[in-house]
Amino acid sequence: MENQADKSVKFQERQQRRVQRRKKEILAAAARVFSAKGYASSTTKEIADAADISEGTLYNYFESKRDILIAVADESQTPMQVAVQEAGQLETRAAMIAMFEKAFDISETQLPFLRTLLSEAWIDDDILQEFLTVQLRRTSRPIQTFIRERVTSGAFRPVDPEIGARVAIGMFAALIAPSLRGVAPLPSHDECRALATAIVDILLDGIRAPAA
Amino acid sequence: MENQADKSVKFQERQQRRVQRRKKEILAAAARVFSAKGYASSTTKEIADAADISEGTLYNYFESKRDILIAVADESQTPMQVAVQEAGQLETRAAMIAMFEKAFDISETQLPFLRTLLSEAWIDDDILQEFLTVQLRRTSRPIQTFIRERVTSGAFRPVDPEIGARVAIGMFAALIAPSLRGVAPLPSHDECRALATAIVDILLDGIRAPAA
Amino acid sequence: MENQADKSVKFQERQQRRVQRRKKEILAAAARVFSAKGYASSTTKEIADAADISEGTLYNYFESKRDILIAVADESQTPMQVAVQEAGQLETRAAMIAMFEKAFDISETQLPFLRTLLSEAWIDDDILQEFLTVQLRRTSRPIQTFIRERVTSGAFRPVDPEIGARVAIGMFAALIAPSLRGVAPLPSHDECRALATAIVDILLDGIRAPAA
Amino acid sequence: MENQADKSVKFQERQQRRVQRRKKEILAAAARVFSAKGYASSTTKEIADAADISEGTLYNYFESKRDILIAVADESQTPMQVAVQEAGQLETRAAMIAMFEKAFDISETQLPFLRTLLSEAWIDDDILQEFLTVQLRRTSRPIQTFIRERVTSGAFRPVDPEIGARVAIGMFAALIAPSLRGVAPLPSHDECRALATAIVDILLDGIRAPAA
DNA sequence: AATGAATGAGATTTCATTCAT
DNA sequence: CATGAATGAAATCTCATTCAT
Repeated sequence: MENQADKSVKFQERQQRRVQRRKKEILAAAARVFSAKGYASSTTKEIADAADISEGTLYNYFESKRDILIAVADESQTPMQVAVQEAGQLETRAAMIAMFEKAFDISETQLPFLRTLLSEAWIDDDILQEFLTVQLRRTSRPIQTFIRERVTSGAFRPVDPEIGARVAIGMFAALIAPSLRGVAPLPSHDECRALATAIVDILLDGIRAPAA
Repeated sequence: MENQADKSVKFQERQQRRVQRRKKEILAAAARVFSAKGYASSTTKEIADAADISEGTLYNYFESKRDILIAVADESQTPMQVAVQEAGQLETRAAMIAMFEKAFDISETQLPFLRTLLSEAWIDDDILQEFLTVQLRRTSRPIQTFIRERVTSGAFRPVDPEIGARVAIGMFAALIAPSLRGVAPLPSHDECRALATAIVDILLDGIRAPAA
Repeated sequence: MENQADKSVKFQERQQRRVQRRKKEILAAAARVFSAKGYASSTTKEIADAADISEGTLYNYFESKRDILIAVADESQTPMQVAVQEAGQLETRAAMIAMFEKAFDISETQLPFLRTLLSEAWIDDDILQEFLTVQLRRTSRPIQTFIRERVTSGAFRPVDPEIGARVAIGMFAALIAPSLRGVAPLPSHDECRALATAIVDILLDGIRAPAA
Repeated sequence: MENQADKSVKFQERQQRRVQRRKKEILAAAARVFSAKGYASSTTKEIADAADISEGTLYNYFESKRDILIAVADESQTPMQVAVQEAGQLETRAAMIAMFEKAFDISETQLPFLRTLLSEAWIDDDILQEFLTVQLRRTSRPIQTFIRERVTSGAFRPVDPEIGARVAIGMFAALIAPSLRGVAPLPSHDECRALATAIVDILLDGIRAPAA
C-alpha cells in the first residue's frame, strides 16, 4: 500500500516527464520554424503557434528566444559525425561505403534541427564555435587518422590528411546539401547507397580511367 | 562653344555616374554589415552608418532594405563560376589546376558579397532561386559537359556527370568555406596553388596508391 | 466523551488557527519582498518563494496581489503611534524621553512592514489615506493636545500646536529614517536613549546656549 | 554673406537646441507621470502620451525607461540643498529664517522631479546612492560645520553636529512633506516665512518658555 | 489545500520607412 | 539630394491570475 510520500514522488516523476516531453515538442516546433525562416526572422509567436501553445508558455520552458536556439543547436547532430563514430575501422571499401551510406540516412525529424544548426552557424559565432566546429572536429579527426595511417603504410598516396578529410566531408556535403536546404527530398535507401558508392569510388580512385 | 542643352546633358551624365558610384559604396557597406550579422539582424541604421550617410539617404538610392539585399546578391559572384567560364577547354591537368587556383583567388572586396549571398540563400527562397541556383547551374553545366565528353571518350570512368560536378564543387567549397565564413584568412597565392593541386589530384586519381 | 459535533468544532477551530498562522507567514514574507523592491516591482512568484509555498497557494489565502499589500499595510504600525498612545501624560522631561526612546525601539520583524507602508504611501493614495494618514493623525493629536495645554498654561511659548507636533515627528523621523530605509542598522538600546534625549533637549530648549 | 558651411553650422546648432528642448519636455512629462504613480507602475506609453509623442520617439532620446528615471533624478534638486549652498554664513537669526524660507520656496515645475527622486530613492539603491545621498550630504555638511563652530565658541550647547543637522533637516522635511506628497498645496509666500520662523525659533530656543 | 503549468493582456524595446526641413 | 526625428507596427518578454490535477 502506498503512502502519501510515495504518491507524491510518483506524481513528481510524472510531472517531470511531462515537462521534458513538452520541452521536446517545443524544440521540434522551433526547429521547424527556424529551419524555414532562419532564427532572426522567426518570431516567438510563430514558434508558439507551431507548438500549439501560447507565447507566455514558451517562457515557462525557456528563458529566451536565444535559449531556444541554443537548445535546438544542442539537439542537432550532423549525421556524418554519428556515422563516422559508429563506423570504427574502415578496412574495406565496403565498410567505407557503408559509413557514407549511413551518413546519408537522415531522418525527417532530424532535418529541421540540422538545417537550423547549419544556417545559424554561418552567422552566429557562438553557434559556430560551440556546436558546429565541435561536431566537425569530431568528424574530421577519425578520418584524418584513417588517412594518415594509410599514407604511412603506403596504401594511400601522400595526401595531407587534413585536406583529405575536408575534401571527403565536402564531397558528402555537396551531395546532401539540396536535401538539407529543402529543395530536394531526402535520398531513398537505394539513392543513399548509390551516392555513397560514387563518393568512395571517386575518393579512392578518382574519376580518371586507369592507364591501361 | 557649348549650348545650354549640352551642358545639361553633361551634367546629367555626371549625376548618373555620381549616383552609380554612391550606390556601389552603399552596397559595399551593406555587404559588410550583412556578412557580419546576417540580413535579418542588420539594421538600416547600421548600413547607413557603415556607408557614412544618413538613414534617409539610403532610401534615395534603394526602395527598401530588401532591395539592398537583392542588389548585394546581384553583385556577388561565386569565384568558381567566374573561373569555370573563363577556363574554356580543360585539356590538361595543368589547365584544371589553373582553373581551381583561379577559383580560390577571391578578393577581400568580394568576400562580404559572397558571404551574404551564401548566407541568405540558405534561408531565403528568392535569393536561392534567383541568384545562387543560377550561378551554381552556370558553374555545374560546363563541368558536367566536360566530364560527359571524357566518359564517352573513355578517358574517364563511367561517372554520373552531375554527381561528378557536384562532388568537384563540394571539394572546392569545403576548402574555401572557412575563409568565406570568416574564421580563416583568404589563402595566399601559394596556398591557392597547393589546394588546387590537391583537389585535381584527388579528383582525377583518388587518394589510393596505384596498384603496383 | 465527545460527540461528533464537538470534534468538528475543534477541528474547525484548529483549521482556522492554521489558516491564520499561514496568513501571517505569507504576510511576513510579502513584507520582506515589498520592502526590498517595492510593491510594483515584486512578483507573486517572489512572494510565494519567500513564503516557501507555490503561487497558486497564495490565492487560497489572498484574493490578489493588491490584497496582500493592503494586509501588509494593515499589519504595519508606526512605532511612534504606539509609543504616543502608551505614553499617557508626559509631565516630566524624563517621561518625554522615555516615550521617544520607546518609539525608536523597532523590532526587526516589524521593519519590513513599516518600510512597505512608508514606501507605498508615497505613491498609493489609498494606502496613504487608509493607513499612514490615520496613524499620523493618531500620533499627532495627543502631541498637539499636549502642546496646547502647556501653551495655555504658559509652560510653553505660543507655538502652533500642529506645527509643533509635526516638527517633533519630523525630528524623530529624520533620525530613524536611515534604519527604515535599510542603510543603517536599527539603533541599539543605548543609542535609542541617546537619540531620544537629543530630540527632547532640542525640542524643549533648542540648541542655543541660554543667555547667561 | 553666409556660405554653405555657415548655414550648415547654424542649422546643426538649431537642431541641437531643438533636441535639447525636446529632451526637457520629455523629462518634464516623465517626472509628472513618475511622481503620480511611481516609476515601476508608470508605463512608457503613459510617458509618451504625457509628452504628446509616440512611444518610439521616446527611444530616440533615451535608451531605456530606466535611463529616463536617471535623467529625472539628475534633474531634481532638493530645495534645501540649494538654499543651504546659497546661504553662506548664517550669522543672524534672520539669516537662518531667510534660508529656510528659501528652502520652502519650491516651484510647481520642480515638484514632480523632487517627488520622483524621493519616491524612488526609498526603493532603488542606485538612486539613493547616486542622487539623494549626495544631495543630503551636501545639505548636511554646511549645517554641521555651522553647528560645530558655534558649539566650540559656546554660542550653542554641546549638540552632536550630525544629529543637529539631521534634526534640522527633519523638521523642515516634516513641514514640506505634505506638499511634496501632493496632498497639500505648496505654501504661499507668507506661509513660507511663517514656517521658516517656526523652525528657527524651535531649533534655536525650543518650545519651552524660558525660566523667568 | 496545494501545486505549478497555462494563459493573455500588456510592458518595454526595436526598426523599417516616411517626411518636413 | 541629404538629413534624422517621428512614427507605429510588431517583436520579445513579464507576470497576475486561473484551473486541472
